[in-house]
Formats: sequence, structure tokens, C-alpha cells
Amino acid sequence: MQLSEQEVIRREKLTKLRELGIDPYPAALYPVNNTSKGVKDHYEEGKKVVLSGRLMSRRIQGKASFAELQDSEGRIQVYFNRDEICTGDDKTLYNEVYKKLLDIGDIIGIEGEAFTTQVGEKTVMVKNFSLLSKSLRPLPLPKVDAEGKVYDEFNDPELRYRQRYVDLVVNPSVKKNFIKRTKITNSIRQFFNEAGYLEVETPILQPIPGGAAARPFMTHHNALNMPLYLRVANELYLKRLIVGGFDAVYEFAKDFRNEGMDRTHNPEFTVMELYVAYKDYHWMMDMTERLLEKVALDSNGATKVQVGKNEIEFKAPYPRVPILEAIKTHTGYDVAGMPEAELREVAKKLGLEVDETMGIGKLIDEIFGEKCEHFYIQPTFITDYPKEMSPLTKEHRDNPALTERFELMVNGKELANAYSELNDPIDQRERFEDQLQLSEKGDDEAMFIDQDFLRALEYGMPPTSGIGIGIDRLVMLMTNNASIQEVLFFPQMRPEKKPVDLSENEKAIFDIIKKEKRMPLEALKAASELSNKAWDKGIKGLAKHGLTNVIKDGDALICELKA
RNA sequence: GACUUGGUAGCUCAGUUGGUAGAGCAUCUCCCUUUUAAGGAGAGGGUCCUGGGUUCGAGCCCCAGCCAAGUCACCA
Repeated sequence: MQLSEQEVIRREKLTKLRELGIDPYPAALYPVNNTSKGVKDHYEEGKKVVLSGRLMSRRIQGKASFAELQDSEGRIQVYFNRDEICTGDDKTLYNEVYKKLLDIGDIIGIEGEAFTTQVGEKTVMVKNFSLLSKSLRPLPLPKVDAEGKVYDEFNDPELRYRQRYVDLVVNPSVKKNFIKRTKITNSIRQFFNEAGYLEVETPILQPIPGGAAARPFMTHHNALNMPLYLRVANELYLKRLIVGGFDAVYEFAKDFRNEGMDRTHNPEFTVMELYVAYKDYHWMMDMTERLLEKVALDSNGATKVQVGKNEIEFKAPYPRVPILEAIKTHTGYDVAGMPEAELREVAKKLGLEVDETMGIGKLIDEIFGEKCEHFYIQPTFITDYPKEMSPLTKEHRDNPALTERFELMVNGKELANAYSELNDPIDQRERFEDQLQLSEKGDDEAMFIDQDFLRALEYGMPPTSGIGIGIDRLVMLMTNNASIQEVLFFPQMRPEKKPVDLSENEKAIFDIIKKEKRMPLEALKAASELSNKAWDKGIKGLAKHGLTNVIKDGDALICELKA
């Protein structure tokens, strides 16, 4: 491993500490009795405190030094004075251990007394300190001046996401975002629990990936020797529980979709799904607006939230606009009851790319998505979607071409999706069969027929309303972040390519195969000009590093480069 | 998938028509008792993302690739 100068120096310090009899990674608990925030908020002159945290800055001036200690609550200034720490003749603890062997980033514990400096800063006078964990890598060191201007900010997104731990240590606002995320989910749980709804857990590994139109991740169970899918939704399982007699169940579900990644899509993401028996989608709209108002208040202290350039008001109630009316308002076309061919013409006139495979549902969805969606900045329920795009939704009580469905639009994007759930088992079977036809036409996102789910419906499910709320997107709104990666601790990234250390022999062979991509083993051996033994070691080493493959092509052995 | 931008010291960033690779912070050494983005002085530290090419000479120009961000497309 290639170490930088600073890393080498820190490792040398490790040895020196051990020579002085100091364990840089001690096992014993450290008797912390306070936090940085606690000391400052409940300040008492001369109060004895024990704190621990990470050393984040140092200003050493001879026999005295100021430093900053950072713990989970923030930072506090600590004062190291040689004669306070080393009361006897031996000044090693200050001169050697503190000044020379500690580094920024080390985790230490201090015992001391609270006092205020001449400049008025609340500080802890250190009487004794212990090294709790030596840091071997230098941290980035952003600094903030009196006006709040940040110098040397650690701001490269790639580094921040790959090394989130560093991001969290060094950027307090990042930590705040994630604390707010938990506040939001706590707030939702509190709301539901008070209403008597039951939080449940349902399978992530599913034999049939149902409940949403999406491409699933596939895996394999060895003992059962069968394929399993990572769930794209948990809807069908929660509805089984409603059949089973629970009146209201909810789950914060990690769902997985094997699709593209961008600033609003991560392959795994969190959706909160809730199903409540004996309710319909009108009730669900009422519930949703009350929930979001509470979430905004709990997480931001106000119903108004600044998101980018827009100020969004989460105070209930929100306007309810049928999708066909939205289209009429924003395009001037009344597409209600319009036949498919005519609708396609309208879409073309509106400048949309359409093709023959698109049915009425998809065309309407497309028109709304392109021409209307972005207008709905303030929370708005878009209701009554066409039947074709909603295979799990109950037919509209007044219009059989529509369904009892709404999507909640906020800041021009979908935040939630809800229905009066389809509970007619015969109708549901027909809708699944329509999906099967789509699938046969090549739609790889069409839903599978879930026979067990149909069996459950046949026993009878009460009228039920269900909703799914995109938690990542909700958190993005509440924390004013435009990118999903900012609200996920560990967003998915391509793996870091690790440069492989090749031996001389391996390198010689690799250089040849790299140019040729693939060639017969014998020819490669000849070209490498290696002895039998060196050749054997080299070619086996490359395969072990996963760089090459040897395949049998008839009688010939071919060596090829792995992608 | 297409396009745009970026990748230089531990971190943040400069880098002239193509002519010996720079700054601040951090690190190291020495000096220094209440400072605060920051005490003073000095020193060390580089796979300029990778691989080719052009050139007497490439961080810079050309080609190919890798990684990321953004825009669009696709998909919900």
C-alpha cells in the first residue's frame, strides 16, 4: 500500500506512543459525563467535566495551547496548559504526547474544568487527557470564519458520497440533513401509531415482484433452487394483511428497481406504504394533507418550506384537480372520452414523441407528464387517472373509464400515489391478464400475475384505501436538496477501481494481452518470452486477479481479457 | 445512451502560445503562556485520472478509456 508522507508520520507516532506505554486503541470504557453542548448550555464556572471527541484544530503556543474537540453535539474549545497537565517535573505528557504525538482527527478523552477565556469563549481547562483512538489519515479541514464563510470546504460530491463518514465528520450541515430525515420518519410513525395503525414488515425477497410496474433485481435461492426477486413494492403483501383482518397496516419499505440512476433515482429507495380498511381515496387525501402538514411542522417548525427558488406551503387543504381537467387547463384540449387515434394526434400536436404501442393511458400520462406536471409547485392532488395505467385501482364510481386514484404533486414532481384499492377479484384477474398481454408485447415492466394474491382477494378484502409516499423525495423537499444522494447515507456508486499490483511476470503477459484483447494461449506464451515456470506463475496470477480468462474453443485454448 | 464540464500535494484550488509543477490550509523542524478561518520563522511533500499519439519538449494539443457532476433522452 502506497502511503502518503502524512500517513507514514502518523504510523511512526503510533510506535512512539506504544514505546511510551500508551495504548493508542485502549479497550476500557471512558467515563464521559458531558457533551460539548451540555457544557456550553449549562455553563458553570469551575465545573468538573469529562468529555470525549475528535480533536479538530489546534493552536499551540509554547506551554499553552487551544484546541477544538468535536463530539456528536458539536464542538467546544479546550485549553491545554503544560503545568496544568504535568504537575510534576516530568513534562512528557504535554511536550511529547500532546504536542508531538497527537494529531487532528485523533479521538481523545479529557477531564477538566469549565472556564471562560479573556476573549469570552467557553472553554474546558484540561487537567488530564487520554488517547482513545489514533487517526491514521489526515481529515480535510474546512474552516469557517466569523462571517460564516467556509474555507477549504470538503465539497467534491464523489469523495463526499464514497467517504460519507468523512463528510459527516467535517460538514455539520450534512449531519443535520440526516437527523432531519429521522425526525421526518419519526413524525410519520407517531401520526400513524396515534391513529392505531400497525407497523409491519413484509418480504423483501419475493417469488413474484408485484405491486408496481418496474424492472426488478433478480437473485437465486440455493436451497430452494428457485429465482427470487427483490421487491419493487410491498403493496400486494400489505393488502393480504388487510384480507387477514388488520384494519390499518403500514411499512417503511426499501424497494429495489433495476433502472437508471440520476439525481432523483437510486436503485434502492424508501417508500412508506399505508393501507386502511373501510376508507376511500377521498379520505386518503384528507389524511395525507394532515400528515404532511405535521411533518413540515415537526421537521422545520413551519408549514412553509423553502425548496430551491420556491416557497412551498404544506398547510392543509390542498387543491384537488382531475387529471383530464389539468390537461384541459394547460393544453386547451378536452381529451375526456377521446378515442385513441384522436388522442395520439393531440399528443403529436403538442410536440410529444408518440408511437403505436402507446394506449390511451400512456398517452394521457405522457401529456400530463410533459405539459402539466411542472406547473404544480404547491401541493396538489391530481385525481381520477385513466384505467389502463392503474391495474390495482378500483374503477371510478362515476366513470368506468377512470379510476379512483390520485397522485400528490409537489414542486412539480410526484410525491405520493394512492388509490381506492381494487378488491373485486374477478376484475383484478382481468387487469392482471391485460398486463400479461403487455408483457407478451415486450413490456418488461408489466406486472406478473400473482395467483396467491388473487386467492387472497377471493376470500374478500374490505374496501380499502392505500398510499405510497416516496420518503427520499419527501426528505429532499423538507431539507431543500435537489439530489437524492444528499439524503441517502450511502448512495449507490460505481465501485472504486483498485489498481492491482502485478508481478513482473504478470505485467509482461498482461501488456501483450491488453493490446490483443484475446489470443491463443500458446501464442501468448511465445510472445511473453518467459520460462515455463515464470509463464505458469504469471498466467495463473492474472486469472486470480480476475484480469484474464482462459476459455476452450474446440481444441484450442484462448486467453482473453476480462471486461 | 448522447452532450457539456471537471479529475494537479492530505484538503481547497491556480497553472501564461507547449519550455525545470505553484499558493493557502494541513504536515515536519525550531521559537513562543489566553488564542480563535490565522502566533512567528524555515523545510519537506506530486502516477498532473489511465493508456496511446504529435513534438526537440505535453499538466496544457490530438485519440481512446476510467470516474464523477450536470443537461437531455429512456424508464417510473
